[in-house]
Amino acid sequence: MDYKNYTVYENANGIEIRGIKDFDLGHIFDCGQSFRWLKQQDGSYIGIVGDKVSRVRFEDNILHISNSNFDDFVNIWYDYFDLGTDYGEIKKILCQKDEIMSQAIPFGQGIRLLRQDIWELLISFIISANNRIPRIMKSVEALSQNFGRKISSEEGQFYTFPSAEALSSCPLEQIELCKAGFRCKYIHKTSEMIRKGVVNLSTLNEMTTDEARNELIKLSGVGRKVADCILLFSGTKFDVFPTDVWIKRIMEVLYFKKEATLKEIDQFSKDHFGSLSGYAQQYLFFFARETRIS
DNA sequence: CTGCAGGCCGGCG
DNA sequence: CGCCGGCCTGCA
Repeated sequence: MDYKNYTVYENANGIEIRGIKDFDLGHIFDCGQSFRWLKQQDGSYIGIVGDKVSRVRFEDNILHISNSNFDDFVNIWYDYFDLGTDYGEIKKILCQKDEIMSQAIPFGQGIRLLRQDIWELLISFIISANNRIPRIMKSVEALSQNFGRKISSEEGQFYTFPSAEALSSCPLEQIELCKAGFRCKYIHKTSEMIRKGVVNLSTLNEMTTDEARNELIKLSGVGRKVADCILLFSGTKFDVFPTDVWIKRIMEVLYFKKEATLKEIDQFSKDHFGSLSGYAQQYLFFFARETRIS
């Protein structure tokens, strides 16, 4: 069956999608935008999106997704993997910007910005502050196990990401089971603010980027960097440039050739990358990680 | 044992 | 305002 530019075949296991370009699971899942996909020994990844547990594999330019049918492709995966965006075109434009980008992009040629659930991202990136990725993953998993819904699948037991109601209606001591340390009080408070409607996550896409960022920063544990990650990795805004310690170092080494402030980097990305800032950030991040620039 | 990690918060000048 | 110290936890 065809959908947009893709051909989808259903089989006993799930679906096969043909016609996919600019796609690499390692680049997609190992650039810090998602914390719930686990790499398997055979190179596939298993993860949970909403309440669907699937295994994905990309081989010979065919994307295999288990536990899914054609409707799931249309309703979930097409958007989730941002398959409506022409990354070839984006890379072309970014390469024309400067030599650094044309050098960096080949390293992460298969990067895609996932369109993930914004509520799950909000809590996940609150946990990411001053933390390490393995611990972030453990905390997100613990929250799900303690407060999410159990899903039984061919791949084993998984847990959905808990709702704002679930995370705000229990005592703080319960949240502390997820071992997120001082961030637990932010999780608890932010969950309560979302439940009460102090900030409405579903209307951020109707605002300008600055307005949306300022809304998110009202939440406890959300600063500039976390807000930009949430906007970018939910597919809400692409003209953001989340600047963590890595990106700061990369920008100083590659572009500024000296120390730079967050403000200078922000202004530079706006002027230089404009509406494609978010994509540029991902390629630069991956490039730095692969080449160990520091 | 000390240092530190994909920042944020709060207090101070 | 901008700057800076402290921070849960776990691993090097």
